[in-house]
Amino acid sequence: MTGKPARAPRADARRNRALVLRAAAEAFATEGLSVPVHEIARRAGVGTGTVGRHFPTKESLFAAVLLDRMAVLTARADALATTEEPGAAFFAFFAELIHEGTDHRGLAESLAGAGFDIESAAVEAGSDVSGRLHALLKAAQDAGAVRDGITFADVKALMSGCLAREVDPTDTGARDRVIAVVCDGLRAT
Amino acid sequence: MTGKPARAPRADARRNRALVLRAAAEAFATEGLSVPVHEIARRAGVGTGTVGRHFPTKESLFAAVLLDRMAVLTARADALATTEEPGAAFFAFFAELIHEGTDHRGLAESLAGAGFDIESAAVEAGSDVSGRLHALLKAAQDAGAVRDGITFADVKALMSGCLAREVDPTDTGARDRVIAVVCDGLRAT
DNA sequence: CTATAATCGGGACCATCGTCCCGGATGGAG
DNA sequence: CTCCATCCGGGACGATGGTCCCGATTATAG
Repeated sequence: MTGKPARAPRADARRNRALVLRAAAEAFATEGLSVPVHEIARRAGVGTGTVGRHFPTKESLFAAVLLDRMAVLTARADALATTEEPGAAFFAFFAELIHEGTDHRGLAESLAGAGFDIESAAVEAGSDVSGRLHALLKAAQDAGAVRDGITFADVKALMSGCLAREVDPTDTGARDRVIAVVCDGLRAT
Repeated sequence: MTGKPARAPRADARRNRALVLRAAAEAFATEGLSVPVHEIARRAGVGTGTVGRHFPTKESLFAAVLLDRMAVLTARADALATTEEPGAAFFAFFAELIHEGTDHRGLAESLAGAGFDIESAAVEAGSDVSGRLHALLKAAQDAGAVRDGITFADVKALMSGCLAREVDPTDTGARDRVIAVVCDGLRAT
């Protein structure tokens, strides 16, 4: 009933798709979401049209870049949920998300709510990083490890603070210092 | 030696300058730094050229909008520095900056490091909000009210978290909750 | 009142960027 | 080897937005 045999793509198409994906991953990571599509095409060594054919919009390209990384993160969240105390699991996953975003400006901007909506990419991927963090937060609060009253929106805001450009990348430990402040603040009084 | 008598500006020029300044203040506050200059001109009821003549660049317009508000804030910081304990003064000024930014998206974006550099506006104004916050931080740390190791950059990052769009504006107390988390985390252990 | 210089309005101009299109090239089935 | 569906390159197009220019207007000195 699909009506589509879905013939296998040509070899050069697959190759170029991979080239674009790698170039985009690196460009989004280092330059952030504002990197022009033309620039990604240039870095990949292909034409602009090639990028647009494989990924109709810039957002779909970003979603594709995040897809595999997101799967790893949700798996990590699930592992922490079963092996750690609720509080420890939440704080560990929170810190891991920050470190992930530190190495990937595009992801950081997306987590911080600037640019694309990370939720839409998550839904496409079937793996919802935000959902896992939300669940871990709830569990940690039920266990009394995180103060009551804190909402998921509060946590996302604090996360964006930890990911802010202000945190000096040359200052080893700066990121961990900020994470420590937020986590200590989140603990129940 | 100036060679310029600097004749007083015409009445309509002064009037239009004030109109632009008021429209810009409101537009930057509600829409953020991304509001188009054309839109500010429209709201002020003047032509685009009129805006550009009084304020050659968008950034200079923003600096002018902030000028008076910044003076109020630095004065407030100086008052707190003399009437309060070092720790209390720092935390109070920190919270006031957040609340100020809550009512002014443009200021929030600027404090968060997105868009224009607030320092340049400060230098022009001769009143350095960042400098006061830095000084209060130092004093609070010397008094043992804020944990050691925290840098000014760390504080700016945490501030941007409190100002994040994620904080639900319809949730009364959400902002204060986030501020409380950060301030508790900053206190010496 | 008149002359003149300051000011006004808003459209022109330029740069940026996402998306789309089309003439040419090519992979791969037969 | 041949042929054509698929894919490629990169320029065109449209939208957005900051800055600048020029003909028309108006405040104000004398």
